Amino acid sequence: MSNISDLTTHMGYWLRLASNAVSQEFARKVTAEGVTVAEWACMRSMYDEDAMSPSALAEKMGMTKSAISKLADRLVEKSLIERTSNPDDKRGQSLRLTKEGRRKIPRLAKLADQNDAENFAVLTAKERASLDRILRAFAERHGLTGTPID
Amino acid sequence: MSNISDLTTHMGYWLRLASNAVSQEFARKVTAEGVTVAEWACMRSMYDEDAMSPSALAEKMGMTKSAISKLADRLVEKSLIERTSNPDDKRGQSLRLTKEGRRKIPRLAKLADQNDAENFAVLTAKERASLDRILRAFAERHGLTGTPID
DNA sequence: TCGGTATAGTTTACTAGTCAACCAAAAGCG
DNA sequence: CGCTTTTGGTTGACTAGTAAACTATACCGA
Repeated sequence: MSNISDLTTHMGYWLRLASNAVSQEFARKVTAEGVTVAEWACMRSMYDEDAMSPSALAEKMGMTKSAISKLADRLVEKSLIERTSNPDDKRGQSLRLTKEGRRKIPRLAKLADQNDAENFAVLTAKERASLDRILRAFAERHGLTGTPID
Repeated sequence: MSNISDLTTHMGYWLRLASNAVSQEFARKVTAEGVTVAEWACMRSMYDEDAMSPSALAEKMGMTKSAISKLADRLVEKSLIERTSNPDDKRGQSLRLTKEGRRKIPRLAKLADQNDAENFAVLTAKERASLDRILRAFAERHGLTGTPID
């Protein structure tokens, strides 16, 4: 036995392994609906608002404004959101879901629900409750926020 | 309140949030030592072997051989591993850590240990034990394997 | 009111992976 | 033996993010 600890002795390893499995499966599901995970997260972030500025979105999603700029391009290209320039501040712009984008959301949300349910079905109800509690505590005590994409 | 569930109601969300926090912090640490997380994982995977073929490595790390090809390029460039072509099968090659690569490992392993300890210090011993148990159960019941990088 | 600073968003260069097409060598087989 | 298939690895096109440089507009203070 070497004095160098194995990768698998780290909790971070198992956390990442599980997280990747869930995310990859979700990516597969939404791909079938023609959007990426980041695109879904973006759409979902906008759902409760009428319109949002790119920078507000960047803040909310924990991405750089550069990433949002490109993400918005793709969503506009797919006619899921629209970009309008702000009349009273010519620098700014407003992003809002199109009718089609808004229409797509319930279906995607259902996939998200399904994905969670399916993936965590291997755990007992007790384990799930415990995991949920611990992960939330972890996030809270670390002051974590934002939407994790990558 | 909308009928569309919030992202944060999903366990997958919290899992990803936590996983990203741990990984990003680790990335920061190893960057200071001049390697990326993938490079570290690769080196660690080779540590217990004398030599490995790229395809064996790809299998072990759960990456495509294309990715390994490029990853190996970078590590050779940094003189952390060396590539030798196999005399009895001219297609194959052997990858092995260089002396320098091998020398670097204990330091990186210490960073990995530290990172885990630091990040999960916000949890109580009981919570940590519970989390560990649940995550391992999750992985096992899903038949997960490989080294998660991204 | 003009000049510097701050803010909003885009662009460019780079990173690091995938997938698919490819090339070379080895193995299997009629 | 020689032809087809399989295997090992590389390459090229693409994806999706970051960081830093840049552009344009707005704001603020002497």
